[in-house]
Amino acid sequence: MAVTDQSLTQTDCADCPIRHRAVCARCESDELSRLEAIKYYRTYEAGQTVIWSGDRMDFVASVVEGIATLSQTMEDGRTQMVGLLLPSDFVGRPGRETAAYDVTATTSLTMCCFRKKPFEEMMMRTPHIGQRLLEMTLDELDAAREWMLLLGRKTAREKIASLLAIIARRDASLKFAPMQGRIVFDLPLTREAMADYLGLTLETVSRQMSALKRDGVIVLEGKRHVTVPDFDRLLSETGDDNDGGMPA
Amino acid sequence: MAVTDQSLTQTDCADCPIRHRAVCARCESDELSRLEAIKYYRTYEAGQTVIWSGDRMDFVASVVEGIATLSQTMEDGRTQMVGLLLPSDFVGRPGRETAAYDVTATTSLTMCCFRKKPFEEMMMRTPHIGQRLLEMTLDELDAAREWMLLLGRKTAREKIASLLAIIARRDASLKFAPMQGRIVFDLPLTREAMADYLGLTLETVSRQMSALKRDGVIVLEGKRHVTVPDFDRLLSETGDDNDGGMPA
DNA sequence: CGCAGAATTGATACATCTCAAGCTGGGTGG
DNA sequence: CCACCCAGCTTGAGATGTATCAATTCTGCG
Repeated sequence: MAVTDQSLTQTDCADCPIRHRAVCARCESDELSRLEAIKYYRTYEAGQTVIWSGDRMDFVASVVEGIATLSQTMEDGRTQMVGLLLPSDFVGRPGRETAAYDVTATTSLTMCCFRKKPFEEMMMRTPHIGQRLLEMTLDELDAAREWMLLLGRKTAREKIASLLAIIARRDASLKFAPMQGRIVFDLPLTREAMADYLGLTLETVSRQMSALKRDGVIVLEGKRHVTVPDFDRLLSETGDDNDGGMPA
Repeated sequence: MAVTDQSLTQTDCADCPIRHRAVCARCESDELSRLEAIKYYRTYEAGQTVIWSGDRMDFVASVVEGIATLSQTMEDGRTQMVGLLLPSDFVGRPGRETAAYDVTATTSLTMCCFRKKPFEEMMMRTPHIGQRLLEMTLDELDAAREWMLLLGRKTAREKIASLLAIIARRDASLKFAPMQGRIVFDLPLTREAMADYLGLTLETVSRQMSALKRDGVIVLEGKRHVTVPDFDRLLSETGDDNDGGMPA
């Protein structure tokens, strides 16, 4: 919760918490030091807008700490989240002048930024960066397609269960906790942000959270602290294949 | 309509219709000839399944001619299309063993295939391929995010109008026709495929097509041949920003 | 304490789904 | 050459899930 001074100032890449997962993951130490020379940190408070869609964007960045969202808004105000950015995720597109989406910090946020020009030049000379970026982009594309199934075909209850499962998984992977039985985590999103993620209204999100609580699938303490007594039970509510076992 | 012998047999890369847009777009002639050595063509009939999700996939490929779809199916049969593959689009993921989605030919289809192993080896030695693949993947990710807005927030009528606009644009770009005024094209998708694309039922697709027809936004001859008398009118039905003009 | 933002809950409206019946056009076999 | 058939499509009537509008109720915080 507390933002340390560390996270507000330049950190040595060697000590970076996302060193092995971010766009720089495959860099050798000499490549890393060249990156180190052009990087700078920026921080944002919860709720702050990092950039508006259509604005000129002269940097790209990695999320170091905190959570941000990508979203699109229609003229009449309908908005759809199209990306959830967690530590190590990459923001911005090399070769693009303006932001294609609104980027918003949902928690306090630290990003490791590179001005676009120098970064693009480094990409040309450092295949490791482009390779890693390709890998990350393919992963994001897979996630986007999973998300499309959710948006197009799942019921409200399945959508909520799926989102909780996604967050639980991510949280467990940070804590190296096993993904079964009892799981405990904090929701990093407001009901409204959940609604924008899921293509629902905030009222429907609230109702379905209450329903899952009533049915014992989850236990809530306060609005944000979630306990999942039985993760498999939660999975069975997502509508996804959850037997997984039995190879043919 | 008629599939020529040409398209069923090996074609010289220099004569390839997707030469300048596919994953090989940036290759120099020596790189191209190495690709040429490992490529082979495969063709499928309309309706045929190219590969099932979960099946072993030992090749990657470019669509040369025709249209294919990527889709996901839930246990109970609900299906969502997650990709529409047009000529020059790339299928498969380097480094992945099994297919993540069902791939289906919706028209007769010709693909230019590479066995995965040799292709991956070439990617290591040929930065141009990885660079182009990154670019294409980023484009697909943008398209997926546009699609997410459609799935999550648009009405049935807006969804249909958006799909028609997408197909009209693609068609016009192939014919170098201007994107305004009267547009004519053929729908390459059945009502059911449209429904799977849009996260609707086929009945709703049919009703909204009828409504757009009744309102004069489109004219139908038969079920597949579409005339759009006024493209701007169609755009205004998509819910997207359509003034576009006025830079601030 | 009391306010403001966040969340819950209720009543009702409405868009889309579901189930069901019929239509259409092109191919086929008698 | 006609009758039939079938997949693809349209249309209708009613059910249902989610949105909308409107009160409350929480919760953290100045």
